[in-house]
Amino acid sequence: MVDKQRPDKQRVEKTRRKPGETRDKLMTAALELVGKGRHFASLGIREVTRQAGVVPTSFYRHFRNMDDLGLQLVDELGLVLRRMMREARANVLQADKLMEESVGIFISHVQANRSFFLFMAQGLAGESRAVQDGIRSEMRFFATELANDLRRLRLAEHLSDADLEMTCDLVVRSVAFSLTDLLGVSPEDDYQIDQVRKRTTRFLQLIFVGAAHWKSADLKSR
Amino acid sequence: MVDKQRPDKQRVEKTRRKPGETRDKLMTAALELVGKGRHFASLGIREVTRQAGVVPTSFYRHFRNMDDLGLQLVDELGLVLRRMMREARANVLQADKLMEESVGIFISHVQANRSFFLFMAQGLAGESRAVQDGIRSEMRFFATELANDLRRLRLAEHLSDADLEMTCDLVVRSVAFSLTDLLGVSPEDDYQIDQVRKRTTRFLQLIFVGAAHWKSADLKSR
DNA sequence: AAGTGTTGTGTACAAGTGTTCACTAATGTG
DNA sequence: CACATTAGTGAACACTTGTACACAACACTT
Repeated sequence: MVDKQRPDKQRVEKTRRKPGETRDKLMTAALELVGKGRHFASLGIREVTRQAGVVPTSFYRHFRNMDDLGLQLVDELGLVLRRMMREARANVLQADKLMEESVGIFISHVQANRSFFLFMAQGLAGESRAVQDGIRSEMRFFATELANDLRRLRLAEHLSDADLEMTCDLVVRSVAFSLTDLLGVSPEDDYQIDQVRKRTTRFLQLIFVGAAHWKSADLKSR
Repeated sequence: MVDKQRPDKQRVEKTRRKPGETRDKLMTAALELVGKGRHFASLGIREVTRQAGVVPTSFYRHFRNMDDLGLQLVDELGLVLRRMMREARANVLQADKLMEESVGIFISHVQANRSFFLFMAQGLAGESRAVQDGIRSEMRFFATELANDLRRLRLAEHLSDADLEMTCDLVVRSVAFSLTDLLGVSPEDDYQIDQVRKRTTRFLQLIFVGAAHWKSADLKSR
């Protein structure tokens, strides 16, 4: 039971020495387990180290506990989101297809980093408070960046800063919720995925129609 | 489930015999733990029975495993939601205050059933697939009921059924997301709670402004 | 070349885990 | 009333869990 896995040849030499090797292995292992349907909150140290092919004690060389590992995962999640944003900025050319293309990019990134987004969706509610706040702050950052882009593209000239920020906040939330739809269907179910894509796009369109008529329409109700 | 625990006198006699006594105690115990910050996915049978003041074996008299308990909690959650809907229907009189009042009712119900909604927010992403689907279907039901109400109140006459349904779906999602905001702040922090209330209300207003101008504005982009 | 900190390993242990089993008391049905 | 059913109990099982400790191999500086 101890060395169930060790099909290697010369791994038998006790220790290996790549820089953050084991650390990455542990984080990846946690993500793998999440990807397999486990909930992050239910993962244990031993379980993760087992999945990573590492002895339990090694865990403590890199993390204090599972929450700590979760926090570091949030940081990496931030990188993934920034990559996504960069790609969106580079690829969305005409304004009229802005939403379709953005949603498309989002969906393909989710597919490419399924476990990561699974972890994000899980962390949003529950889990350690720190992880929760981390994810929330990533979303805020995303929303303000989106607002900046819309300003830059002159697509929201009639909105006050506060109203624009609110709109973007709502956009990000809607997309984040679609995330849970997307993660609920199998990655091969192209039909369902397309349904999510269409629905999300229409949500965004509805929101922007609302934004376009915002000031003019409702001002009375505070 | 109603009266959480029973500081009774003559409990010392071995066994008691109320109908679903222990079953309710177990469900309540799970909710209590969730309310204390634990994540449902990380709860164990022994932990729950301990909190309920019951011997571990009793658990199996009522549930096959924790997922089963979760499923039954979803059912009760449905009742809570329906109560909320009924109250909203009874109390929302004038259409112009519709959103403020609805959001208010929502928030007060969340405060009154904090653990329940905590469980719901957690179950939305992650957890057993069955629980996830259950919650999702509760939300769908909620959305269609909302659509019916809006039809009945003649507040959405210019929208097609499909568009109305989409709008209500978006509304429910936005409110559900606000749920996680609300659960993130302490129940005594009235200022923050009011912030959430205002933000959520404005989200809904924005959505309905969009819905009001929907057909006319965007039809081309299918 | 020697020393120093870092990372990984093996062993160990006390607690906690899910589940089974045989038991007992209360309840509802005949 | 008798009796089958149900809902509770305690002891026992085979594991798994988090964490501690002492040690070994490597990567750095000196």
